[in-house]
Amino acid sequence: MGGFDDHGGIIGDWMPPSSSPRSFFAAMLGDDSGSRTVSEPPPKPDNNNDSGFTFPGPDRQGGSENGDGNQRGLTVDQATKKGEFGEQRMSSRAGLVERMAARAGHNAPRLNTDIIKPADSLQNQQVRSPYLTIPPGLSPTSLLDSPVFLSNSLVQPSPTTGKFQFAPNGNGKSSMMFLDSSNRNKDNFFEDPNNSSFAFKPFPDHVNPPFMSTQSFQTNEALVQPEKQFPPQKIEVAQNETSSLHIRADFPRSSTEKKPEANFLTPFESFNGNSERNVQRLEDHDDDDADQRISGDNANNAISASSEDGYNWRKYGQKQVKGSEYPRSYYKCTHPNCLVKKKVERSHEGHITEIIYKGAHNHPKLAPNRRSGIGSSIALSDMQSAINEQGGNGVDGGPSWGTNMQKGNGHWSQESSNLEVTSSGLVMQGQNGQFESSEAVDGSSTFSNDEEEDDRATHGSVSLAYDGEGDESESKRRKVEAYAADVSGATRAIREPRVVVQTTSEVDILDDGYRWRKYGQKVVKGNPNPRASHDLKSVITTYEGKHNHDVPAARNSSHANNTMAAQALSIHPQVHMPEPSRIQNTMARFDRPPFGLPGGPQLGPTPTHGYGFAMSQQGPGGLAHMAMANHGKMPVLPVHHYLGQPRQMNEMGFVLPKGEPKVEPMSDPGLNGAPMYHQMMNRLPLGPQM
DNA sequence: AGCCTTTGACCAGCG
DNA sequence: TCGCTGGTCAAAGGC
Repeated sequence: MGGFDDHGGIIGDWMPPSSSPRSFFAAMLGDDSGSRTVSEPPPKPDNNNDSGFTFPGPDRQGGSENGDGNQRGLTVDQATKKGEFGEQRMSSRAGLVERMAARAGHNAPRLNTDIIKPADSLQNQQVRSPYLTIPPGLSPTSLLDSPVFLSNSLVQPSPTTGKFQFAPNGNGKSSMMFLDSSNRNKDNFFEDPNNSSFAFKPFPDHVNPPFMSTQSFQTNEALVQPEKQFPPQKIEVAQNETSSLHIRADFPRSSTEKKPEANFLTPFESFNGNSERNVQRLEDHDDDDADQRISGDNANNAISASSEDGYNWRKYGQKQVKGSEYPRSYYKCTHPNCLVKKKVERSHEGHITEIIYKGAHNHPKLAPNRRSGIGSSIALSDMQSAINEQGGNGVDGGPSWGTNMQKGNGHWSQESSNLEVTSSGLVMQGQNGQFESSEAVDGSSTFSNDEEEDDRATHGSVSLAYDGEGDESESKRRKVEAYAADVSGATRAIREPRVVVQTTSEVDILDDGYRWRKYGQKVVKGNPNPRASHDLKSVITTYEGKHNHDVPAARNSSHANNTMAAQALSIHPQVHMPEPSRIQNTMARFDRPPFGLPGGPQLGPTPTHGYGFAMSQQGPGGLAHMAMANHGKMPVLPVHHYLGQPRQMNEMGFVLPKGEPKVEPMSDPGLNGAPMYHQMMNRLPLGPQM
């Protein structure tokens, strides 16, 4: 299928049948797109291009809501639909949000459309959700990303990396939005550096979700970091590195590490709660570092997935998976009674492009000397040890990381304990029992009803977190894994992610001992577009209006992010695991919504222009951010969890072939995402006018 | 002899 | 119901 259709398919996978991110989002906003019923097939590229799918930005809201259907992307029919369904859906959604928030203990700011919307739009507004109000500066995306959706646990630093991972989901969006202020400037989209919309600022305590701390946010400047901080590295790296922000967790980093950035969380990250994405971001940064640090040796170190992780594995099958350039090998843990399996994909060079663990080991790892694997063991073991020492809380059961990661669906994730990590193709599932059952997965536990599920689906991170128990099929349906898949799967076609993956050191990263958040999962099918790319796609398509090209970029970005994270991990053997407390703090930071969160002093009224809202919320912002964030990498870094997620996200997204560090057009460093950005911007209705 | 890999075939899920 | 796909089985072979 071309363009969006493909994506649609993918998205469908990701999302629960009943809901799509768009619909969800739209529902919240009353957007026309939102009016679209879930069942509604995604608009086709040609249809959507311009009008197609646009995020409801301020303008969008107004326009779409106006019901005149004149606005872009809003067809009369759609407009009508909005009128018909808008309220209902919105109300339900809003209710959901609230409920979720309540569960999470987070006060989800309501979207105050009144504030956001242009006056005129308000007049004609046909669809309004009494329930849903978006505070100025708060983007729908942010809502999705909102911690409300994600459990605190979701956002936690990777034990191994000490970095935060993001959920493939919407986080990506948010993050994207925040990324690269510099780029923004380029586009003029954000002429005013001070533009509140972009600035991330601490939310008022009252606004902050429990897990979010005001600390998390820093000034925009702090949060947004220009590319320059991260000079393009290798081609492979370059893609990744473009990753806009180099935000780092508190985790101690190697001396080579870049800056204090660590402490800063992108709004996106914090906000999303999509830890995965957040992590990705961080990882990206790390990756950069990692890349630098990574040496050929590292690559070499990448050990066969089979044993380096501290367990002995028996290969019981190999198969060429569609959509994957490299054959997938199936391994079983050789330990008696241990049902853990893992799937490993390797590049021709022998580099592990992706590893997916399934199940939890019911036995201790082999002594290092007994391990067949060599290289990775060290780093892994160390990391793992650290993790274990941490008590697995933060990592394992902890609401922090584990939760998100756990998806536990089906085969590979079914074990609640399973952790899946898909960093650049690296997916680990299931840790040694460290993961607690689904409970650990807050996300899953959090959601119980359909709506919630839908939300989850829409919300990449959520979906990821979700499935603790689901069976494989279910997981597939939800595509929770999709994220990962994105990273490796369909998106593989894109391969950009791969590039990241190649980081090679991945192997090292793969220690079973560590828990990984699944930020991406791979869509098994050959769908070229799978992963997080979904989100990206949606984002991209939405903004760009182009639904016909793969969202490789997004995939890449996500993938890259993942990869980078992986790299970072692998790269920095010395990486110290953040202390639990630290982790918590860090996590909290990530929780924050990037943009105008309600209450955010800076963000506050941003909407005055609509910019804040539009920017941050809508695609424009998101898109632009994305582009900027990537800085030539992938426009898409953060796959929108809506899409993939999740998809994702999902991590899954991008199905570029993993192994090859190929350069995507999008990722062209030279581009720095500017082109994308411009295109997007051009297409996008700018906030104010909106 | 034991373990692992290879590889074709089979099975199940999904569209 | 069929075809596709992913995952698994199990025989054969190698170390």
